[in-house]
Amino acid sequence: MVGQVRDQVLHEATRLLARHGFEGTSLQAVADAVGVKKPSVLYHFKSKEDLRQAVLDSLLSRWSEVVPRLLMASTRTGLAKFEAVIGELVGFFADDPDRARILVRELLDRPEQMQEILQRQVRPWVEVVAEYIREGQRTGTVRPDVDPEPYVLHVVSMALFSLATTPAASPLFEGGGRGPVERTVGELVRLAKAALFVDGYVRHQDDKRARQGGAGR
Amino acid sequence: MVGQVRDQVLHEATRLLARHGFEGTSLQAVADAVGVKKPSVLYHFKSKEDLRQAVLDSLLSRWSEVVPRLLMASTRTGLAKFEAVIGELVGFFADDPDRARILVRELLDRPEQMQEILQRQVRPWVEVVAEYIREGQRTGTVRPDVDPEPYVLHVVSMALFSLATTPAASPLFEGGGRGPVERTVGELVRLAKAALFVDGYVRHQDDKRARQGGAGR
DNA sequence: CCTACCGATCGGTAGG
DNA sequence: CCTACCGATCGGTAGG
Repeated sequence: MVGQVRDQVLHEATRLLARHGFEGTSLQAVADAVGVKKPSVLYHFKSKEDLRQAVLDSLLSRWSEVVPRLLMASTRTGLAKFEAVIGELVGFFADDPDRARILVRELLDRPEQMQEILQRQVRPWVEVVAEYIREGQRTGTVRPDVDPEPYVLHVVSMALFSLATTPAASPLFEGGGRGPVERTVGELVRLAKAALFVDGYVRHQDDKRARQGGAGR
Repeated sequence: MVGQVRDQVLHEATRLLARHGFEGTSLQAVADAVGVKKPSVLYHFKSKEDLRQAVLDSLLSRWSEVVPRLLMASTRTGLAKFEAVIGELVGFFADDPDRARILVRELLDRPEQMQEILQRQVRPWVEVVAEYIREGQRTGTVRPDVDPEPYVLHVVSMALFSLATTPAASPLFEGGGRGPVERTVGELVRLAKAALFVDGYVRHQDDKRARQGGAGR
């Protein structure tokens, strides 16, 4: 199959870069993980920097697959839209925490280059979600003092950071019945929701759902 | 002066480790930054790992100086206590964002070792703040559905991450009158406050302050 | 705190 | 995709 080794290199490089960072990952280590020799890695990616960029591009293109589902959430309103958006966000990093780890590392290692990349790849949908929030402020369901763009970035930060540092942050508290990750994500969603909607709105919606037979999850 | 070079090494190492990470920082680079030769660095710190640990210990001991001020906030109540605690937290990382960068990097590079360190150095005051929150839940000023430990960790995450990635995350939105950092911190405080206190409590307190002549900052 | 030096490993290339 | 090889740099040591 064409590109099979290339895909394996990309996969193992993602894993190693997430765990040990760019400077902490040698091309030899990537080659060993795949089961080829080092020059074969450099046949598929002309330099180590090239491989780094390919890993990042692959990650961002996966995120691009999620975005349309965020935009489709336009048909929903209020709380349902919120839950759709935050579900996609948390799910993306929960599906593979290495995504969160690589993004955090790149943000620290190359802040200037990441500025451009975020501006192109992230800002558009931040603006879309910020516009949802402003719409909610006009209709009165969202708190008027929410500052939409920083709000969105803080919610993303919590998801990104919580999942990137799993399980390092876990032993800072002992779980009840649920595991630490579930408890962390649960509180993240509660926190984001309580800070966004006006008093009584969420409770009102919950009551409505209960009357309708508890369709919400 | 005794230990002057040692202190310079510690200072430059902190700067370089924050910017480039452990694997991305050579002992030669540290020596050059201080203006000594490489073996002199290894005279003060017997290995590169030793230097890393000294940098981390120095950072944590600075945090230990802040903690008593958090505990002293016990005398205050409700909103004033919240503002004292979050002010110390944000101030610590805002004073030197390299602190945030090093903590994030160490969390990614050595999750297991950091677990033990956090358990010893961070968990105690997380528990204290969590107890403040439970107290507020008993007296009815804090929302009953707040999960105290994950709440505290998420607020810490936002402060840590926002300041670690300054200014990389800035161009994701254009500021109003204020700069992006002020806007980010302002929304962080608003978000944390709105997600913590029960409906009406904050507004009630603000009204009281206004009547008393606007003493709040 | 310095000079001189060590073996190991780094990213990358030539050539097949 | 491999063998063989390159100069540069790595963390660390001996000895003063």
